Amino acid sequence: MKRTTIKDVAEAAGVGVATVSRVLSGGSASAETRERVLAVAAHLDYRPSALGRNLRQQRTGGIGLLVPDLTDTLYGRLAEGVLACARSAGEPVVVGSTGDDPEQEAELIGMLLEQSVDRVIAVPSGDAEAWGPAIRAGMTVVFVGEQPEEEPGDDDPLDELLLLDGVRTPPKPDGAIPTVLADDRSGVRTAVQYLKGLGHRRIAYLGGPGHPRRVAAFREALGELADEELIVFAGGGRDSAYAAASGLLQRHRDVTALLAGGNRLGEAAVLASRELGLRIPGDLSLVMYDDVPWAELCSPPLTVIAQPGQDLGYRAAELVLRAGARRPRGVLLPTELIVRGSCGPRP
Amino acid sequence: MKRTTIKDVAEAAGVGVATVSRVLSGGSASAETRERVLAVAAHLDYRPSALGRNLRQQRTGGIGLLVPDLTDTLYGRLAEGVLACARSAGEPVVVGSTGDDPEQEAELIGMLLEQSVDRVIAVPSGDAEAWGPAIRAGMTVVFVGEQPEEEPGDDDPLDELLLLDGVRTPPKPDGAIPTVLADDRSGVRTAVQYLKGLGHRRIAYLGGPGHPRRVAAFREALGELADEELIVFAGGGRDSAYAAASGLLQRHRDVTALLAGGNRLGEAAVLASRELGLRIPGDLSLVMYDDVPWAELCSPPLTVIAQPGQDLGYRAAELVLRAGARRPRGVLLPTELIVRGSCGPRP
DNA sequence: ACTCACTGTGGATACGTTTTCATGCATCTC
DNA sequence: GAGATGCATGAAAACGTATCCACAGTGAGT
Repeated sequence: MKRTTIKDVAEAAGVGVATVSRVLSGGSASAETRERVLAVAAHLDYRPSALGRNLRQQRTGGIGLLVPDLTDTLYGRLAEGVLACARSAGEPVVVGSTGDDPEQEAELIGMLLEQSVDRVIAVPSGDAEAWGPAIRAGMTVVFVGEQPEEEPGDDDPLDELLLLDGVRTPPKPDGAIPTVLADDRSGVRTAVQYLKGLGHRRIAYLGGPGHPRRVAAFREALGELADEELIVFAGGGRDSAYAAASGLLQRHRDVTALLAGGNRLGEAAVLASRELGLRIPGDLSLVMYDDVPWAELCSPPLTVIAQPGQDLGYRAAELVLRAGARRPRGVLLPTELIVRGSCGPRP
Repeated sequence: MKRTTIKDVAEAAGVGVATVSRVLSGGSASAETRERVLAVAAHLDYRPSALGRNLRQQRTGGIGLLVPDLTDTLYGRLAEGVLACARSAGEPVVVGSTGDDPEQEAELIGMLLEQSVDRVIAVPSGDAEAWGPAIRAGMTVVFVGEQPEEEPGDDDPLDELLLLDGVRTPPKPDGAIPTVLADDRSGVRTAVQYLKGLGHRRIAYLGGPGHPRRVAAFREALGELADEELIVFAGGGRDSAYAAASGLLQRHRDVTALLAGGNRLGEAAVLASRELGLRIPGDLSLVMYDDVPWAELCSPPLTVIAQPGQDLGYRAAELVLRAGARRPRGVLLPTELIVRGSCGPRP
């Protein structure tokens, strides 16, 4: 089963291969030749081999996508966004799931490198160092939803981001990787203020791996009400999340409101509070990060901080596809507090 | 930024390129040469270019994955399964989202063809005909979770599937495409019998696009209780599902039990019944296809038919990677009825 | 000692494409 | 009419790899 090559088309059309290539790539050719070549190509059902082309032009053209876990609705949405943009550009997308494990992430980066995939969108799991090989190899990298940990001492890079209204920051310094983020700071602040307004004073934060910006925003928004004891972190797994939630609620019975920094954490919080006999929102007010479909089905329906998952992916894809051009250092997308029924006044 | 090629390694090691290729591909070479070549390769941080290799061997090696929608938890799990298996085989995975649209599916198939991706796992959306070009081009295709519609008159292909216990079916006829399925028939039958046992007589089915086997099983399991009026279908969208659910429940107030053939449909059913003031399970018993995380968080927790999403993907990947070998015509994975709180006795 | 088999090795080739370069032909300009 | 200009075209090179084939060297068997 030999595939039809450009040579076959050239032969059948009685022209040289160069002409065929030109016709198909939109180069110049006489109307007559163009027509004949196209007809023959269609008749032979010819498809140019991406392999040959890529080898010739030294780039795969595809784009790589690395997310922690496709099972998570947020990353599913993000992936859909990337795929949508990639499809409109006709680019294939190679997807890898890192499981939030820096080691797997590094392995996948190596795989993409090997495939000569030169454009990558990633929700980074490891530290910035892991991406050294990638950028050194000339990859165009865009981070989304998360930033790799840097050495401390950096000022908050958020301040320099391109805001939605299109304000351009100064040309990005060498090595800075464009990042598409949801406006965590604003989201968390809004939620915390909402809870404060309901009279809550003992507000806890339940976080997972990553998302340092959410935690920072939480501390900041809480101000003097902040209590490090009420900020706990779980690992990546579902069990770990449940254990953390349950432990937190048992240790600190005076907690009247909880902000869950992810839908996995929110799920754990709901289960744990049920298990402990805490009524939502009677005994405990709950705000969850990520507006997942079940938030509305939950009982009571959950008040959430929604991030535009699909947009995050789409914008990241746009960014990574705008290869040579001067690209903004980042994009910040708005979050939204969607009030449902999981928060009430302080009991 | 030139990448280091096999030629560089050969030069630096003082050997021919052929030798380097052999060493790296596990061919024969003297211990001394092998060691030197490996050392040099490591020192130069050499990575063989997949482009060159693929072009040479006329295959990309990667595997393609086509699902209707990554946002759906089931397909997210399925994708994770595929990725897990692919990673252990060191194969990249190109993912496409068809949106349940045969046209997009065909387009994506074309893209994979162009990329010389010669192994594809797909949840088919269109009819079998759409896959003609793919198999004609020599692609190894495995379907998962769904079968493309065939001309009527075929007997149920399920009967010939390889069951979990390893019974091998007769060698597959030419053109038959291996398929990995969840045992819908058994799942639906169990659920229907469970509902019957609770006294329900007017049992409705709410389906989406595809999954004809579930519907058939539903009719079969219901026997003389079956009523075509109570079998309704929605389109792919969320709105369509809600409209179908709401319409069904309004038109037929005597329905006391509902089987939702997918988690999107289940979601719609919950919302619609709430809207109509129907209490679950007081007025309406609900069984939903797919055990999604929120099924347990719903109020009441939903009784579901669970399919092993991740396994489906993993098995499909195994199948598609076992290229040359004689492959079974299909794999059937068990489903499980998980009883929670959304079903009660007939009111 | 001669052949034979075998092993390690490197040169050359092919994979399918894009792109550069040179060639031929027609048209335009002075 | 001669030179210049432009355009369509095809031959050939290059991308990085795997593999075929030939060649040299070695050891064993006769």
